[in-house]
Amino acid sequence: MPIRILLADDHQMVRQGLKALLEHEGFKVVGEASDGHQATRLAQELTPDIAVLDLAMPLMNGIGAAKAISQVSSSTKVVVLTMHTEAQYVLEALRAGIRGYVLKSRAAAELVQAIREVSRGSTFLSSDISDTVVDAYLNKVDIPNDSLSPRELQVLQLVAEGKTTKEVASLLNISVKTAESHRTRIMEKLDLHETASLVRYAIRRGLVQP
Amino acid sequence: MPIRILLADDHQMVRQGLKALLEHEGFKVVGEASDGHQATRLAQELTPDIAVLDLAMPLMNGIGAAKAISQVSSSTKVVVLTMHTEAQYVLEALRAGIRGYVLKSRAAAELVQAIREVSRGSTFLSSDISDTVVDAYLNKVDIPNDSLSPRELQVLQLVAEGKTTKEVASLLNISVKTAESHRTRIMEKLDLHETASLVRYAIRRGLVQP
DNA sequence: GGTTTTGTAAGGTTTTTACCTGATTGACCG
DNA sequence: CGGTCAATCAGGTAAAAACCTTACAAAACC
Repeated sequence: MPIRILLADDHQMVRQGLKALLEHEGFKVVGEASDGHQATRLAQELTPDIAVLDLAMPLMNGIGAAKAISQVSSSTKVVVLTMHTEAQYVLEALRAGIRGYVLKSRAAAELVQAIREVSRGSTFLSSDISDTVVDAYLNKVDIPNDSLSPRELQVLQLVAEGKTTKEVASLLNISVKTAESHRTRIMEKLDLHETASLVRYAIRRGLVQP
Repeated sequence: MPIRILLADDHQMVRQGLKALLEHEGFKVVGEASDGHQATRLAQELTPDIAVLDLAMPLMNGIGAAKAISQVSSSTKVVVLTMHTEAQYVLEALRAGIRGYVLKSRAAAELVQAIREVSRGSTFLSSDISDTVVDAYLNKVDIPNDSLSPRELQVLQLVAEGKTTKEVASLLNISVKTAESHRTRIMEKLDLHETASLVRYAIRRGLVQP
C-alpha cells in the first residue's frame, strides 16, 4: 500500500505541483492544508503516514503544526519543506521532533527521498542542512538558541536602524568593543554574516519597521 | 504547436511541480531558470512564447527580468507569479509591461488561464488583483518615483541580499569601482548613509524579501 | 554550590564601506 | 548641436565591519 501523505503549504499552486510530483512517485496525497490549524485537524482525522509541512504558513507555522500533529496523531511523521537554510530554523525544527528537513531550492527527488527515509523510521536532511547541524553539534553541543538576550535584541535593533557600532556603544553607555562583541554574538547565534542579513532578520522579528 | 514556456522560480522544487502541471495542460516548458539573469539569458536563446517569472528571485527580481527579457526577446510575453497582492507590486509589474499577474495562493488553473489569455494577446490578472488595479486607477495611486536607474535597482537588490561590493561587481561583470560608484550614487539619491538603511529601503520597494 | 549565560572589555588582523576627486563613453533630449 | 545623465573605471583615505582570541564579574539556572 502506498505511503499516505498530508500536504500543507499556504500556496495552493505550489501544493498542486507538489501533489502531482508525489503522486507520480507512487505516494498517495490524502489531504491538503493551507495553514497549520487545518493541517493539525486533517492529521487528526486522517492519521497520514507523513505530513509534509511548509515552515512559513499563516495562523500556525510549520514548527507549531509539527508539535500539534505529534499530539493528535503520534504515528504521523513530519517532513518540513522550506526555503530557509539558517541554523536557527533547522535546529528549532529538530527540537520539535521533525524527522526530515528539505529545501525548496532542491530537486523534488530530495523530498521523495526524505519521505521514504522518514517513513522507514530514519531521518533525512538536505545536504547543506546536515553541515549546519553537525556544526551546531560540534560547536555548542545542542544549544541552538534562537533566543537573543535582551541586551542583544537591543543592539540588534539599533544596528538594524542603521546605527554604527560607535553610536550603539554611546547610546547604551558601553565601550565600542562591547557593542562589537554583542554584534558578533548575535551573528554567531543566528548564523548570519552580514549587516544586510541582520537587518532583514530584525524586520522579520518586528524589531524595526522596513 | 504547443505554447513554448520559460519557467523562472528560485525554488527548483516549486519549478518542477509547476512544470508537471503545465505540461499536463499541453504546454511545452522549454527552459527553466532560478534567477533573473538566467531567465534573461534563456529568453534570448530560446525566444519562448511566454515567460512565467516569480517576482522574488535572487540576483535580479521578476520585474527586472521582465524588462530585460522584453529587450532581448520582444515576442516573449511575461506572466508573473507571486504571493504578493499589494498594489505596489502589481502596479510596478504593469508598468514593466507585464501582461499577466497570477497569485501562487490560487489554483494552478489560474496560471493556465493566464498563459492562454496572454499568449492570445490579452491580459490576465488574478481577481483580487483586478480590484487593486481599479482602485489604484481611481485613486490615482502612483509608485513614488525614487529615480533610481535600472542598473542602480539591480545593484541595490544585490546589496540588500547581503552581497559585498566585490560580489556585486563579479555578478554583474563590472569592476569593483563601478559597483562602488553605483552604490554611492544610490545613497546620494536616496539620502541614505548606511547599508542598513539601504536594506530597509529595498524591502519597502519589494526588491528583496525581509 | 557549581555551571552556564550574560554583559562587559581588550588585544589584534583583514576585509569592506563610505567618501573624495576625476574621467570617458554613449544615449537621449530639446 | 550641445547638454544632461547613465554607466563605466581609477586612485586614494579613513572609518567601519567582520573575524579571532581572551578574560572576568555578576546574574541566572540547576
